[in-house]
Amino acid sequence: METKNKKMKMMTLDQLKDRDIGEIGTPERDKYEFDLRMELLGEMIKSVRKERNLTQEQLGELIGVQKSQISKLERSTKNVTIETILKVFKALKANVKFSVEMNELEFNVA
Amino acid sequence: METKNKKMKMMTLDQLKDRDIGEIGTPERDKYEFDLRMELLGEMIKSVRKERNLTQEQLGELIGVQKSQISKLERSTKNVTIETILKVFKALKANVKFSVEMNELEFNVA
DNA sequence: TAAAAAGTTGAATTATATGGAAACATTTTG
DNA sequence: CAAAATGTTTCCATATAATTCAACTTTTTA
Repeated sequence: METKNKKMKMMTLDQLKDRDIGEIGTPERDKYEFDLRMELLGEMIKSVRKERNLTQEQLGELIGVQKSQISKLERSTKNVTIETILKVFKALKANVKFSVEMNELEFNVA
Repeated sequence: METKNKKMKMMTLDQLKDRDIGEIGTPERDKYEFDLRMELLGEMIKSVRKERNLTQEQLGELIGVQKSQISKLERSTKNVTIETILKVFKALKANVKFSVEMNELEFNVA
């Protein structure tokens, strides 16, 4: 598990994508693009939570929600609100960065 | 307007934050952290849309929503869903990157 | 291997994001 | 300045994200 985690951390998202849903350009890839993001977001939360040595219940307490909610955030393929993401990572003392890239320009929204 | 846009693009978010809501550590800053993010997200959308020379109505057509919806996304202080963000920037042919940073480690969710 | 701890799931509820329509306001342009 | 274009706001409906509770499953540990 530890090994698996470490490996994941070292993989770029593109590598994950290639592994999990096929090369760029295939219809499958486009279709699951968003689900993948959500999946990864869940994985991220779980990863960081583990890193902090917290149980879902403890993380829940930090935020003020039940453990079941954390579980859902970690494994759901559903859509999520920015507010929720920020709330969770703030509790985990992790920084969320957000950037929009267009051509050569890149604006960062941290 | 052109000048204003260019200037904004050149500013980092931290600069924007400092200018708009005060230095790090002040309660005001923490309090408006999320609102600010949303505000900036709106500004991003507007910026990129302008860059593409689209009206709100045109962008709306690309996505399949009314111009009023675009207006709301651009100027709302409200919360937004990941799906919505992706949808908008995809229409704008811009790339959204998402990353979570914790200590020295950084995982990218692109 | 049994008990405890941690995580998952489903059903139900509440809160709120998405969205349309239309009236209004602001900006642009001829 | 008047008309046209663009953007904003409000009211409203609908969809769905956030959340709880409790039962259930899986994992850990003594």
